[in-house]
Amino acid sequence: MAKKKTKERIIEAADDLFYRNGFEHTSFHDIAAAVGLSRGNFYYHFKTKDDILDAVIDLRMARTKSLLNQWQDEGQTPMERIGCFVHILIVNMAKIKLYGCPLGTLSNELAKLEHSHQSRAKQLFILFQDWLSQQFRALDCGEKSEEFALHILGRSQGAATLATVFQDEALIRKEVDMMLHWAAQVVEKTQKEKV
Amino acid sequence: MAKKKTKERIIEAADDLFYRNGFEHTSFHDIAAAVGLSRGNFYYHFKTKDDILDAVIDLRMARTKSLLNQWQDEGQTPMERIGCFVHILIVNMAKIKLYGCPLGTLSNELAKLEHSHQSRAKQLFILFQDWLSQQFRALDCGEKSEEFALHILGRSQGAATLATVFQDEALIRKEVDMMLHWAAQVVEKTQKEKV
DNA sequence: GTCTATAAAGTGATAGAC
DNA sequence: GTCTATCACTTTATAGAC
Repeated sequence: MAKKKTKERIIEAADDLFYRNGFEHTSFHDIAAAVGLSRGNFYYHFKTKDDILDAVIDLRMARTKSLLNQWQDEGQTPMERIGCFVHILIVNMAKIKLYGCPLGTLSNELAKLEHSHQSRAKQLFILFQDWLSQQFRALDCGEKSEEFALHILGRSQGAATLATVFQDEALIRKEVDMMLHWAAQVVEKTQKEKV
Repeated sequence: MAKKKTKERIIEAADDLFYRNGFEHTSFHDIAAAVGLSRGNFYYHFKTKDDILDAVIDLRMARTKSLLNQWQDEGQTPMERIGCFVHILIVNMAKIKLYGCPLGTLSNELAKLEHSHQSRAKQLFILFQDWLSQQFRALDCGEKSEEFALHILGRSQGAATLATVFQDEALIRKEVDMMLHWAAQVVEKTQKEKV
């Protein structure tokens, strides 16, 4: 594998710092220090802080797409794939307890800053929503698939906030179970109504 | 009514700005300008930014307690009172779409700042949790009351984040209906099990 | 209680040497 | 591509006059 380009290393460091410390709280100095660069050199790669945010969102979009493709192969059934999504709460529990959901906390921060990139952050949500819709559609949920997908997204966001506030792993596991139970129940009910 | 003290006006302005623009993004200058004071005078009332945050959380605690007492009188039955809580999503919809939930977004921001006041922000959640627990307990939910309360809290947080990201009022109304439906269902089920 | 002035540090951003 | 030096600005915070 070739050595990683400086630009790539900057983006990955910024992604990590934006998540852990927040976008505004992260300074050029912080990112430069994390990569081991001077601030001056930094400006060779990115002209403004918003440019870095742009690149970080691009990175997150690409990683999300790759993750969704992975789940698409991993899960044998659509319901198992929905399970893959819900289980990120458990897989990433340690980080979520400390820093919340990367999508939700970024969107909330950008909203308060009235930042122009809010719509780009929303696109990350839509990637998940479309993929979840696709799973529900495969389970014969038809036109209700989109709203089911949004509901699961919302429940995950709520569980992530609870995790950060209450630091209670058992609570999150319970929320995960309830989400999966809800999905199974609602799919079954929708399928019955069709017959 | 007596003229409001300067200190009180500062706290209320800070509360509003912390909510709308975030804690870190709000400077002493912003608060001073909102109240119509000089920055110098500001330091007569508060020595550090954390002192202001402390006072703002005190204010939110007091306002929350007063709101819960109001709901306690307003709702005829415990289930109606739970309805009062869930309906803040609709009552405060316009603000939530722009700035999210005041509790959740503050907790998420303080987490990323590794701020010492995280535990104080959690206390705000616990006020709601205890009050909701009390309602479920009055509905004979016994030892399950606490987890029911936490679940409703989590769902509200998730719905608030969805509101900010998707700006879709119909979606939030649907989430509110689903929450109330869930509460009614779970209370009925718990009561049946008792018999 | 309120103000101005100012310190001390940090911010995003630029220019230019190597 | 990487560096140092520097600019203009903002931040929290203090001192002292009125």
